[in-house]
Amino acid sequence: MTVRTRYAPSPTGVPHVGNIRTALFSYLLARRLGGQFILRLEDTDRARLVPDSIPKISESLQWLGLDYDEGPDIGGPYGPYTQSERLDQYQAAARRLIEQGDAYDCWCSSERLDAVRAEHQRLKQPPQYDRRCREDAGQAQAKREAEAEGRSPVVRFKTPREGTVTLEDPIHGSTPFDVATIDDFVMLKSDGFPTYHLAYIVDDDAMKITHVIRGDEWIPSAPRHLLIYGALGIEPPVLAHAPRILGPDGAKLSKRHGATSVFEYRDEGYLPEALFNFLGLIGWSLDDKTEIISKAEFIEHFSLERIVRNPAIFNAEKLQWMNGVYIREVIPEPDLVTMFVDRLEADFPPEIPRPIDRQLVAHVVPLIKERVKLLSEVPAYCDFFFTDNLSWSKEELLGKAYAGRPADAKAALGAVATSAVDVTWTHDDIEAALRSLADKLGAKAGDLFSLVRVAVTGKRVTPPLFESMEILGRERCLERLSQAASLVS
RNA sequence: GGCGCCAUCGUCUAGGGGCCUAGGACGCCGCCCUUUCAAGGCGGAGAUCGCGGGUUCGAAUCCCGCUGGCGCUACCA
Repeated sequence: MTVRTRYAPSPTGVPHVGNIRTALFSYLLARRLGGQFILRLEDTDRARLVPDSIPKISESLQWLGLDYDEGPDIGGPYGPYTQSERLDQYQAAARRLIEQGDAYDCWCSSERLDAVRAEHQRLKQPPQYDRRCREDAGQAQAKREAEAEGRSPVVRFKTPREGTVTLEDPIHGSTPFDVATIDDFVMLKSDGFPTYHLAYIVDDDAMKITHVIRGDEWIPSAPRHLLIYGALGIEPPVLAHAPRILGPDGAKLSKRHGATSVFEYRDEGYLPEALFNFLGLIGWSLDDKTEIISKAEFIEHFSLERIVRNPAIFNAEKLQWMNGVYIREVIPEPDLVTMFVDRLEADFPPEIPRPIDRQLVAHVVPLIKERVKLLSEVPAYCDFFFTDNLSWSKEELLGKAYAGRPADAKAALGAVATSAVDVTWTHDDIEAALRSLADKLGAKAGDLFSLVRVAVTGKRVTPPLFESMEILGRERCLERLSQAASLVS
């Protein structure tokens, strides 16, 4: 039997990093075992539906590199892959369960349900449905009331009053549950839509899903699911409950903790490869030391059994470090050039002419790749290559070394320009020339370099000076030197 | 209230009875390198393995209890 896993989010927004990690695990498992990974939309809650989140979900998956084999947008042999288009199947399953005596119509109003729940709570009893409609008499009465008010029924599962069901989970082992603590939960809502419990089971069965990986908040619901599988005569898939990802304060990861959606990470300049690596190592590890691991290696080694049980706090600093590793060590330079070009095109102010010179970027990449951790830092690091419109201030130019000595600074700048005229324009020769010039001027090399750095780049923090000057070219450097000189006087 | 899950450095984790005076990584601190910023190299601090009982010659590892954190207890997923 071929392994099939799925990611089945409800379209309520852009996927969350915490949530999408279960997709990543599902993807890895499918690829590891040579099966299929599919996307399905669980849009059965019309109240929470956010329509434009649907393309965002597929875009998030694609961006992260979680390519799926079947899905709402690409189809597949078991479609449709959107639950709102499969209503007849859930209704048929519910009908069948009613006919079998495993479910029943419940006509109770939500007002009554609330009252029952409140009463149970007041008496410190478990807040369960009181099963009024489970009995013919109660049901008949409730039905009369409901019809008078024009209400439709829900379908509830007729949970056995006693017994045990046992969840066998590859991550958690086996957990027995006493069925008596489970109430008669709703499977089909009065609007004809199923609840999660019914819908996912019917779909997974129809779509031949073999392994379900979901958050461990589902463990308490698992016995209900086991009961439905049993009543429907379905062999349950492997149910694996992965720990969740928490914010720094131990609370569920949310907006308060900073970036949470996949798009936010993309926009801040994280690389999908790095985020993939990072997420894959939360709750799963290869061994005691592997930190940088490719998708191919993940696929080669992934297993459910090595997923840990405890929840993890999202360590944003480590992700940033890892992103830096990808930029400076993992991504091949030509690919990096493309990423930088795209970033610059998008982020540079409109004054800087487009298109961005790819050749120039290719020269710049080696200089800055080891000093940026995020793509978003790239423009500020190299804008002076792409515009001659520098905006230094006199104070910045003089810096600490030349503060109060503008005349000396001007003289130094002039001398640099003079010696630059006939030096061979390579970074080594430029450096040699400036060092001996510093000597001649009786200045500390570092002080002179700083002055030149600001004059040529407009900033105090830059890529290596001489390499930058080489790339900039003699003419542009001379021009900037003279502009700077006239500014300090 | 009921039911359940979880528990190793601040964080992510390795570990599955002796290899553990607990290893790696991020972060932090110091030194080195150095034209700024990074990167890199070296070193350091940091966990009585939540607590208490067992079992065992021996426990971070197995068992029980407790505590703590979290989750579920919806016509949400």
